[in-house]
Formats: sequence, C-alpha cells, structure tokens
Amino acid sequence: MSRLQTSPEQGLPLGIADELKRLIHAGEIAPGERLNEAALALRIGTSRGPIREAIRILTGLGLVTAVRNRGVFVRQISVREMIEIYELRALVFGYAAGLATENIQEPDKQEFERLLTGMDSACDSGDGDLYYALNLQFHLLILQLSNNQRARQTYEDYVKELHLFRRRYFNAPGNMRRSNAEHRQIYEAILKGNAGRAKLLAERHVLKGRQRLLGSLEQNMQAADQA
Amino acid sequence: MSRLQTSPEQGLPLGIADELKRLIHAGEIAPGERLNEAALALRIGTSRGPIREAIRILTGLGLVTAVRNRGVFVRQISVREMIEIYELRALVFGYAAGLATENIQEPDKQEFERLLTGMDSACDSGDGDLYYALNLQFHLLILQLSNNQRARQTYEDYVKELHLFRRRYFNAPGNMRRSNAEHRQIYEAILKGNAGRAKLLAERHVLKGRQRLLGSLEQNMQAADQA
DNA sequence: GCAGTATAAAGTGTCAACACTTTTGCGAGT
DNA sequence: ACTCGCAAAAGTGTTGACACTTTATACTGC
Repeated sequence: MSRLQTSPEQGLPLGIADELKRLIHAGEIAPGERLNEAALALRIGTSRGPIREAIRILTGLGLVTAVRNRGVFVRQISVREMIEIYELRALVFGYAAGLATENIQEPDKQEFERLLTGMDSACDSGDGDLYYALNLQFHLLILQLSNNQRARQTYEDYVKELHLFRRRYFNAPGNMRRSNAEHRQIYEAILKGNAGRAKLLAERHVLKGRQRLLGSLEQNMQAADQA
Repeated sequence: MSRLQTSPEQGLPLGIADELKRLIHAGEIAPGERLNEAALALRIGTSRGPIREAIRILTGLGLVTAVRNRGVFVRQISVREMIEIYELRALVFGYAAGLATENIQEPDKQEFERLLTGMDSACDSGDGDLYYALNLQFHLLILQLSNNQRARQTYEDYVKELHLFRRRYFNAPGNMRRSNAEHRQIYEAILKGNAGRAKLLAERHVLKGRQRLLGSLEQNMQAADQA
C-alpha cells in the first residue's frame, strides 16, 4: 500500500478513505477481509484516529460492515443482493438510454463509434480487460447523455458495488461478441431517436449480462461439485 | 437533544450517528447548519472522538458535507438535485408498482383499502401530517410488494434525502385530493394485474408530485419578490 | 466614526495513552 | 492425544491534551 500519493489533501481522513476505496474496488483488499487499524496507521504514517474516521466513512458508504470490538470487514454481496442491484442497474441504464436519444450530439456519435470498434478489436484479440474498460466507458457515455448527474453517479456506484460480489467473472469471448452486438443495437436505436426501443434494449442488455454472470456462476458450482 | 435513549448500543459512534440522522431528517437540525463537535460531545456525554466518527458516517451517507478546518454542515439540496432525485424516485416507484401486480396478496389488499380510506378522511379533516404519514405507508407498501429489498431501501433514502431540500412543502387540500385520486388509480391497476398501466401511473404520480412541489416553489418565489 | 490590524476565543485536526474485549497460544490434567 | 482453562497478545473503544486554523473581538491610528 502506498503512502497516499493520491490524496488531494482535502482532509486526511478523506484522503485515506479514498485510498481504501481504491484498494477495495481494485480487489487488493478482498471482500470479507478485516481492516486492521494499527497496521493501516503504520503504513500510512499517521495515528489511529484519522484511520478510524476514514473507516467510518466507508461504513457510511456501505463498503464495509462494522462489528463491535472485532473490527470492520470488507462487505460481501450475496447472490440475492447481486440480483437486486442488477435489477436497479438495468432500470437506470434503460432510463438513460431513453434520454440519450434526445441529448446526443455529433461528437458523441464519434465517441460511440470509437468505443464500438474498439470493443470489436478487443473481441478479436481476446483482450478481456480492454473490453471491460471500453464497455464501462460505453455505458457511462450513455449515462452522461441522460443529463442526470445523479443517475450517472448511481450507476457508477452500482458497478463498483457489484465488484464486491464474491466471484470474479471472466468474460468468455463468445459472451463479449454477443454483448457488443447488443451495444450496437442500443446505439442504433439511440441514433434513430427511438427512445422506447433504446430503453427496452438497454434494460435487456443489463439483464442479459446478469444472466451471463449467473450462468458462469452455475458452471463454477458444478465444477466445484465434481471436485 | 436526548442522551441516546434510541441507541441499540451496537457501537457508540453508530448510535450517535443514528441519533444525528434522526435529528436531521426530523428537521431539528436544519440544512446548512453546522455540527459542533464539542457541543455534541457535551450533550451526549462523551468525548469528541466518537462524535467525530459518527459525523464521518454521515459524510459517507452524504447527509453532511465536510469543509476542512471549518466543520461539517447539514447538506443542502439544490433545485437541480431535487429534480434529478425525483426522476429516479419515479423510476423506482414505477418499477415497484409493475412488480406489485405479480406479488400482491389478499392481506395486502386490505392494507391498501385501509390506507386509501385513511387518506380520504385525512383530506376531509385537512390533516396534512396524517396524510403525509399514510401516503408514505402507501408508497412503501408498493415498494414492499416489489420483493426487491434494495429498491425499497433506495426509495426510502430518496424520500429522506428530499427532506434536505431547502423549502418545506405544505400540501394544499386540493393537492391532497388529487394525489389520492392517483393513488386509487394505481391501486386499481395493480388489482387488475395490469403491470404496464400500474408502472406508468406510478411514475406519473411521482412526477406530478414533483410538479406540485415546483409549483408551490414558484408561488413562494413570487411572494418573496413582492415583499 | 471607520478601516485595518493585533489579539483572544472558538473550533477542528491529530496524537499518544489507557481501558476493555476478543483471540491466540500454552500448559496442566485427564 | 484431547480438552479445558488460564494467561499473554492483539485489537478495538475512548479519552484528554496539544497543535493549528478560522472566526470573533477589541484596539489603534487616521
């Protein structure tokens, strides 16, 4: 762990909280793991006070769960929670896609094209990480075009929160291609100004993503059973 | 301020945070007001440490905004934020109403009837507080019937967050009647199992509520201009 | 009387020490 | 070898003190 290079010094606890958020979302601190106050204080080079305050910020954000006299643990997300969050994520994404039909401008179209072709080549080269990054940008661009900053923030939070789901999800190349085909359909609906269709396709896209995740989960379960 | 009777002693900072949440949402600490650590510590009968931690929880929750070396202030919500939150609230409420058509049971119907007639009599007696309480129960019942706990939580959070909007909104009796008429329509659509209609009506209902709020805001502005 | 400035008061930021609880590990007894 | 219990260690909870910043106050010079 670094020594808070990334701290905008807008307050020590807040800087620490940002750093911890980063570590959690990057998976460097795994779900279920405990946060040790003394160890963190030592690493960051401060006393336990600011550390505790930073951790409290995280509990407010719902990133960790606190147990009295035992410490705080990185939150784990159950299957049910994952399903419920996906439901809301689909809702917000559909909403944004509908509004995007009204707000899209010429430069946005170029950006869409760039992202879509980028994801195509990521499929070809089988670069899952690249695909994931571009995919996220594609989604956020649509959220941007909703012109509702709160919706955008909410969507980002959902995505981050889903990272707390226990199992990592690796996109099979086939899934990536299917997913990007859906992207194109959504984009074309937005281009045509067909708000209803864009909304419907966007909702379905997210829910299909959930199905793919649940599918790969099922597979893993079976593999675990055989072992 | 009390001395934390309401604290389930699941941790001192958490108990304090709950108490502060209550005070803020009840409006006893107004938006924009500063939270004084020493004063709070004195009133609750603890040192500043736990107070600071409780306050950090609130910053994580977004209830207060912290300014370095100057303290934390109860968050104020701008008109734009209010509008955006209403948008999402309408979305979630529509979603829940749609699902309620599938999950409604006999006892729920009786509860609906009770709430609707209760709101009718609240209109007659002009009891705004009672109407507000029943109205909230009506909405939460629908959220309950969505069978999505996260959606319910999100909706509750939106309602609470909107309390941070600067101006208080007093329901005119005419608004209350119109609002309850919409409630009945929603309920009937749910009863008939017409998910699409229930969803549409529910969304519109929330957005009309926003319009009523914006209208009363406009009125206040004009009154202020004349004074 | 007023503006600007020095000064005191109030308030937040951080720390180190101590109290208490939970966990760990060792050893005696069976 | 296994279990129970005790003691040390690790970790969290809370506190009061001190450093620093901001805000309020009073004073001085004009």
